[in-house]
Amino acid sequence: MATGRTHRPATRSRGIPEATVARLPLYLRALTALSERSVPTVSSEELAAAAGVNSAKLRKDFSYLGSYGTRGVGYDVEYLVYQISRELGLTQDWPVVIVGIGNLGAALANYGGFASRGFRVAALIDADPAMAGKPVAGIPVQHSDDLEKIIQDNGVSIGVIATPAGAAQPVCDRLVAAGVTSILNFAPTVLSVPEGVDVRKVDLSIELQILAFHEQRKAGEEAHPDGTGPAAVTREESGDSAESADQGPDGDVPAVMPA
Amino acid sequence: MATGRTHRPATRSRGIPEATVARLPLYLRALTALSERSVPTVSSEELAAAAGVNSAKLRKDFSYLGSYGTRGVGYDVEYLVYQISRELGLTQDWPVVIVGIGNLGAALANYGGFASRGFRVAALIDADPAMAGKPVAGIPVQHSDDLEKIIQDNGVSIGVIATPAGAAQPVCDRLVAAGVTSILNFAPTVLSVPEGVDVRKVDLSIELQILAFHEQRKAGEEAHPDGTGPAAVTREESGDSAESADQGPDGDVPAVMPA
DNA sequence: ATGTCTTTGTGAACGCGTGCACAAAGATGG
DNA sequence: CCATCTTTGTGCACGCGTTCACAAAGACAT
Repeated sequence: MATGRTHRPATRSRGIPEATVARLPLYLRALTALSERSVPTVSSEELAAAAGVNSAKLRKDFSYLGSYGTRGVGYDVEYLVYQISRELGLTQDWPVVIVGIGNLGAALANYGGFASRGFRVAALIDADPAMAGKPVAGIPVQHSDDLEKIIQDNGVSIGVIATPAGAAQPVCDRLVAAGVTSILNFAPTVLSVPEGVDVRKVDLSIELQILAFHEQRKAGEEAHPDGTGPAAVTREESGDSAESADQGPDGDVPAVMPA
Repeated sequence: MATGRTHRPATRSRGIPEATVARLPLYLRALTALSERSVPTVSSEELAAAAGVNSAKLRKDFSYLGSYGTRGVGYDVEYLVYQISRELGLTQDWPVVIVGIGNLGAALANYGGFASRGFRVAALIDADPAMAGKPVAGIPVQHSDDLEKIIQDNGVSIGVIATPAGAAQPVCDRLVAAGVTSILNFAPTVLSVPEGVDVRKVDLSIELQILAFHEQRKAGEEAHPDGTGPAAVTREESGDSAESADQGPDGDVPAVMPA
């Protein structure tokens, strides 16, 4: 091992900043909408408004891709759609597997946004033998015993994990061992993966908690400047009917609170 | 990354950086797990590892909340769970409505991570009359005609939008008009909201596209746009050293095995 | 009580992302 | 062909977030 030389979280690729990459899909969606309306060109100002960003930021983002605009006119919509699609790798077909066909997995399988963007659900995988063969979104669920074979037969490099938290890491390990190098994780767990494997996390609960923070702030400052906040009590569980063996991808239970 | 989030220059934030707020739920989850194992105290190093972050970052994050640690020992798990919960506003009950009970909406309704974090699904709302009354996750779906009444009767301030893209903005407008001030948007649309309303966006397709970008990089970027598929790797990363001043000095590509 | 050892809390440096402001580039009209 | 007008592309400055590195604080052993 060298010193700290090449110790990089594999986040930056070539010269395109990660923040820019994260916005490219946003631009692409806005451009696609324009394309469908047969709009030939668009200015950075208009496109930025459609994408919900600053126009200067948009121009700078595009400058990382190259100079695809015409000064005095704007950007050619079709050309830009193509360039961004190519940059994002959407001009090729990406077979994807979804592991864990619970409520969320089924929702993902049915999600139309995948197919329309170059992603193809190659297989649905679940550990429950009762699910095997049952069609979800028109695709028969396969048992996780065949995970490795499915990955290899289909040349899958992107995997989606929608399992309960406890199963996520083992599934992840098997996916990686089978050749998957990009993982979209919906399970509320920190996955550890070897170098070179990308993991993106989507956590519904976390998003809500962030909203709650801001919400509390808003409520607190207009109502009670008093430090305690608005009625900091009542944490009733009411989990009466929710006794279900809900394999909502969450392994946690309510926090215990002292005082 | 909220979309419509106005970047108001601090003032209200009580000093807690947004990036820190976004990590608090992560810490909370790790701490909850420790709490369940009856671990009394934890060091910043251990907790950081469990949460998947840097220990210095974690300590700095906690420093914004106050000095809850003991030097030489670490942090009291229970106490920290309580402090973070309180800071995030999870010590109170947050009624939430989910609008759009399709596959995704149903998945969200069944998601266990909500109830365990102080969130309570107060109502499920759908525009389809055929859905009305039908129970999802034990909760009867209500028609969107009653949206305003539902919001007001339940004192809902957080709404989740899981509708098709076309319906998102109208639904958003109605939610906001009825008093909702925080929105979690799953529809692939840029929502425009008035000042003071927080919007967070979760877009499954965008996440996959970002993964595809990195995946393409890993696989060898010069692939022809005609979609020859991710065949064998063609290493073309050659001219990417620290030559050009404009491009990032990052020329290293993790030695990834091509499957 | 005193010294040692562990771990926190934070000052400071650094790098990334953002937004301003403007010059360059090209279209458009006379 | 020249003047003017529009819009891009970008140099620069600023602020936020991350990380390092270390002094301060407290526990613990003797």
